[in-house]
Amino acid sequence: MGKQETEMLKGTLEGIVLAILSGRPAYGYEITSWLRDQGFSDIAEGTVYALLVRVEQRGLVDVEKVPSEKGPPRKVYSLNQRGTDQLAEFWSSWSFLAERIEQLHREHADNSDNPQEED
Amino acid sequence: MGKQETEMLKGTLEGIVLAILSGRPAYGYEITSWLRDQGFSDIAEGTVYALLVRVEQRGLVDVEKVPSEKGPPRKVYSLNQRGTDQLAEFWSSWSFLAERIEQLHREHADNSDNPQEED
DNA sequence: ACTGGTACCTAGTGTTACTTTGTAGTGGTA
DNA sequence: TACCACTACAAAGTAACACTAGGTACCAGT
Repeated sequence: MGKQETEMLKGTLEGIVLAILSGRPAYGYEITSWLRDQGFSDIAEGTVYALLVRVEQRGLVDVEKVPSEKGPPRKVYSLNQRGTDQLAEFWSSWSFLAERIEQLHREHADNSDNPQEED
Repeated sequence: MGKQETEMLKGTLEGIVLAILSGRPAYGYEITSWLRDQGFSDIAEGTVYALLVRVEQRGLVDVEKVPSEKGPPRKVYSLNQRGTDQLAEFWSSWSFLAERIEQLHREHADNSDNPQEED
């Protein structure tokens, strides 16, 4: 995977995971699989677990241990009120950034090898 | 500014600056001012200069010293071919990420189309 | 001479994603 | 029983990058 995507995930991956959890509770292994399914093919397992530890310590999620037939008990995470607030902040920040970047994209869509002055 | 936006800038700020330079050549102080003008009000000067050093060392920009009447000579940066290629990669990575995040945003604004998979 | 604005530079810090490795439980197979 | 594959989580160390907090240098107005 390019360094580019790696760096871009910083700050957004947490929001992505919170957004997933806002849909329904999930556990680490499941989230990793889902992300890989969605195109984040090279996401590292350790990355997701570390992130879940962070959001748990910051009190954004509630945790429940659920026994599994196929291995050790799962730690099922669900978004609580603080997590929901944090997710709202994430969307706010994201929208701000995305708007400005999309605007740049539109402005410079054509002149990548034929620079022209704009007002 | 929140930690959120700071982390979100990682990996994207470089693309933003390259996009600015694809419009026209510019120098560090000017880029900083422009960014602050565009809503990145708390962007640090040092951040921009460090970024410009990095992209220069990676050969993405050409540099020209231009005397200024009002201070030390300006280092005017312009995007070269490698920078243009890098910018194209940035847009590719950005689009990939933005699409997936926007999809998550839509799904959970709606809350009727959750990812579904159980053991 | 002093202050403020312009313009650039650098060392050190904190956060985060990645890599690697380790720990455990369950079920299947020889 | 012993071993292996898969599931599930955890921790130590690394790299990248935005930020903080300074510094240098040049000029104009007071």
